[in-house]
Amino acid sequence: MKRVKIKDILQKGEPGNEVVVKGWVRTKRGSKNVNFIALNDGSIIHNLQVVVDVDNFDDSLLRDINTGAALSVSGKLAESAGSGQAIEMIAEKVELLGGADPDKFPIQPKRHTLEFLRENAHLRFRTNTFSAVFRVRHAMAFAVHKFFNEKGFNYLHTPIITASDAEGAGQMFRVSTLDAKNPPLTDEGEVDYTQDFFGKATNLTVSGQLEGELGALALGEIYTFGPTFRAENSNTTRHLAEFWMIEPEMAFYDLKDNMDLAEEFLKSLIKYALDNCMDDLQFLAGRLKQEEKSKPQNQRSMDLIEKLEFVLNNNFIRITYSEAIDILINSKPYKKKKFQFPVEWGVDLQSEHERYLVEKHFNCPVILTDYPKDIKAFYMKQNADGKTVGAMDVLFPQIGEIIGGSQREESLEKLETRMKEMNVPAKEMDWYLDTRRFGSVEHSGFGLGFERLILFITGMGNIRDVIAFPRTPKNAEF
RNA sequence: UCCCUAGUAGCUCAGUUGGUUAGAGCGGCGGACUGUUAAUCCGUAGGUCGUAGGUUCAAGUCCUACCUGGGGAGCCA
Repeated sequence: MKRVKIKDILQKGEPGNEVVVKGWVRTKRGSKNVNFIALNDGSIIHNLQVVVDVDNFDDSLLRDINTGAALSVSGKLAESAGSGQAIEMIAEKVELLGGADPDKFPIQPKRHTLEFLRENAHLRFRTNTFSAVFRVRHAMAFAVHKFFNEKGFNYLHTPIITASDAEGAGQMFRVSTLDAKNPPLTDEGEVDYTQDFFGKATNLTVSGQLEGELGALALGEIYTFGPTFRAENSNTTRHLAEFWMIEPEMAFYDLKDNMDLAEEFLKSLIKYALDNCMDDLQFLAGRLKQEEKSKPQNQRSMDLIEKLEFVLNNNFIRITYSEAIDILINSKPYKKKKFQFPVEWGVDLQSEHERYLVEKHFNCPVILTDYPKDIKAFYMKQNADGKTVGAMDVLFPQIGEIIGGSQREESLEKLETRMKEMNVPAKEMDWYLDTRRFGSVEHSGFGLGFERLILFITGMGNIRDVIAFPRTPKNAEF
């Protein structure tokens, strides 16, 4: 008999069907005559209730059916006599595929903290919460490709190993095959990277953008979706040393087109989750509600599904950096001196300011544009005012910056001037500047932190809980 | 990296102004129970109190350093 997934049984199974299921035991309970096994195979958040008539099975077999054990069960589907489920399975043959010693298996049928499960990241997929998170994560990855594919974008694989250190997006991880203890040295006593594997110093990528621009200025629209590495000593709930980023780059797009795309993209992802992951989202919403109960009233957030629907159904607020500064200066917390950091035109906004705008003033996702040029990267489009650049940051409640992007400067002259001012080595970037030398056109792009998106969709609070095996300072387990 | 905070049973925690033998709930194990829903009821085992020093007649409790976790900040996606 062919194995049937529990998802199919729960959605399409008919009483009387003979089936085989394979999965892992979540709990076993029951009385002298009958046992109930909640079996889960990862295909859906719900368990299949397997009913075991104790008289028909070996005592020792039943004893070994503990939480975490893997079983193959064949039997007949039946309408459930209990009230918790519509359909269940009457076991005829039970095979223990792999036991799980209850003294040693750490995931027991009780509430565990996320911190404990994080330390057991290799087993946390076995829990409802994490199986839901990772099914949603998969669905979102698929939805990213679906969105861009339907729009005619090309998925471009930009390099993971790169020699360019030009974007200044953060500290980089060195990639080298030199002997760390005893590297070859130059006459000046510096490490001689000409003898290294690539003949020069190389690092893990912090962004595929620059290479992405090269693709966009020929293919029209491209996007990247791959791992990204930042060797920053960041210890927060929103940062990882290894994370996944999506970076679309589009020729002939100005800043407004860029914003339109970012908003449409985020909404299409949210819609995909609502349309395809409702079971998991409902579970996660319930989990969140439970967690929120312990918080003071004023810190509680909206129901997860309501929040997703709210973002889907409302336009993002679009304001300039300068307008944001005005709003902040006229705000209550500013007047009462509640902000810790100063607010004046020219400073970068702190997260307390962003949170005020998004969570208090507008209570809605916000796109901030046209930042002062001195706090943004060299490649951004210089505005006519001479002071600002065509940057855009999409700010989400709780998460903060979920997207950062800009229109790119297409004028060779302006770009070279800016690079000189900001000490970006133009010589090493000659390949990048060639796009401005030959057939340069206006173009734009942005970067979306994939894990930050998953935080928002799942309502999880810590970025380490939405990636399978988080890499953070002092942590590269598993 | 900075600030705050925590580390006691497998897990979640309690442990009074320092004072005999360190507790509970959950989980585990044994038993009971005619269909249970994280079942219920009875019983039972389980601890180098994060590590290393120090103060003291006496340290889970006080002090110092380190390690690890959590929250916040910075950096950013």
